[in-house]
Amino acid sequence: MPKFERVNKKTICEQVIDQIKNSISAGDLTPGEKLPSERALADLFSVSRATVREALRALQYMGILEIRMNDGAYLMQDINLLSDQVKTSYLLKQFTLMELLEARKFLEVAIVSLAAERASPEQIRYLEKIYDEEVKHQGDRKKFIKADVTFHMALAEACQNSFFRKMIEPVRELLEESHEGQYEKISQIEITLDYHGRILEAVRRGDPEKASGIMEKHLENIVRTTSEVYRNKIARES
Amino acid sequence: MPKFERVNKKTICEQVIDQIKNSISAGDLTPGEKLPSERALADLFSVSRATVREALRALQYMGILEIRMNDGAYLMQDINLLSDQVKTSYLLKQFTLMELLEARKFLEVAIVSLAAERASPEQIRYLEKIYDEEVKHQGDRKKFIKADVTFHMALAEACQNSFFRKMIEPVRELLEESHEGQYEKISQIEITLDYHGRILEAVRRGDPEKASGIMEKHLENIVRTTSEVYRNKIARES
DNA sequence: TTCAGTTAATTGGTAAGACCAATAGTCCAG
DNA sequence: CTGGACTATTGGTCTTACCAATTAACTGAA
Repeated sequence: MPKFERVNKKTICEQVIDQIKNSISAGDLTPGEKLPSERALADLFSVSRATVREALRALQYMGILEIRMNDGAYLMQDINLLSDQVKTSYLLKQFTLMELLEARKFLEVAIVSLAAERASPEQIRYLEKIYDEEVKHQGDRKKFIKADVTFHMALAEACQNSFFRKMIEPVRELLEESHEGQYEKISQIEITLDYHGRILEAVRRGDPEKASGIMEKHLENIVRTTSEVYRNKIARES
Repeated sequence: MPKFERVNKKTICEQVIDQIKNSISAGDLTPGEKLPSERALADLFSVSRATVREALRALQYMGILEIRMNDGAYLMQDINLLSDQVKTSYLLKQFTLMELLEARKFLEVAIVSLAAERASPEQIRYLEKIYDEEVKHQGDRKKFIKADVTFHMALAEACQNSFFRKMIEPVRELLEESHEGQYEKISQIEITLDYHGRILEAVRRGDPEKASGIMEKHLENIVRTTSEVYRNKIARES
């Protein structure tokens, strides 16, 4: 009995997509590079322009290409396929805000734990620099929030795990708006500053348990104040 | 000075995509439902078929639609936008196998911790059932592996956090092939069985710390044996 | 020479029409 | 009741055409 395989039913469009993807992972296409025009690609692949367009459109919505009108298609500089999809998932109500908050807690705890283990001296210096900026801007809510975000991002960088780095990004962005009122009270800034200082210290000493313990409390504090702000807002409005 | 807004530069195709997405999150389209044909949609939206096709193609590659040739477009039953993108990310070398292994460890630990806190009696009964199957099939490697996967999936279900549930799925699938030789030695099955038994016990008792501690050791054991198998395979081949 | 204004070429976005291949359903002959 | 032929429908693909925006080249006046 000969072994038959399921015949290859790949559409032309899919084959084009695969070829482009392969070019990327093979490094033939470098980030930021401009692809040939649709008409040129159609010639190269010997397919119609419509087919090329479908492939490009697909890659665009996967977050791999950026297509600029009347210009051309560019390979994304920083591909984060996860980011858009997490956001779309949220919009499609695939998970709730509470679940996202919970996920953020675990992710950040994991990240800081790894960061404490393996942050490079350079990365620690960077964290210190961000922390100094937070201190400097504690009077300016807007600037402080920006530094706050940067601090957490720097930790994600320092954990040296791309998966976590790419995962936390959309989670944070989705939660950002719900954290809007977080620093309504100026005292909350001081509290955050205190947490960040202790986290930095634990990372500097290379103490994962300590770092993750503080981070956990930090995030629980955020959840608490955020929900308080919400309750107050609702109370005011009613 | 009148307040002017940035003009809407959305392409027609994007507007079509948005409308379909909104229909989904509004619940007008239910999972598994069949969409009108491309030609019908083109009429409904008053756009060309090419435009509709691009929109559908985009939604397909986002994992929202399943398009069956010569049949129609169906709304995905179980939308896991993350799954495909995580896999594509891996193919594009966005992160390494080691990073994935690490991510899996943290995810599974988080999951089991939550599961221990909040698994319903029904979910615990299901876990027990799976565990029994594992015991029953410990002589049959293939069946055991299947039950093994099911056990971890059941834990993800029991943690009652959709984000984690959707996140762990592609990670596990990507790692599956690298775990292929994991149960080469039959003794490894017994070890896994022991871990699972203790995890189940901790979950049943509602002890998150205990459960996550055992899970951590379990996964470290997996990493160790998997890499041993790899070393042996390489040694044999050379 | 310099620079504003015009022109032509190129690019992505859209439309319309056509044909193919696969599928599902219908209907008829056996 | 079965098997095959016929037909309508669907997605997949191609071709041609035009639009709008952008860019680069060109042109003519100061």
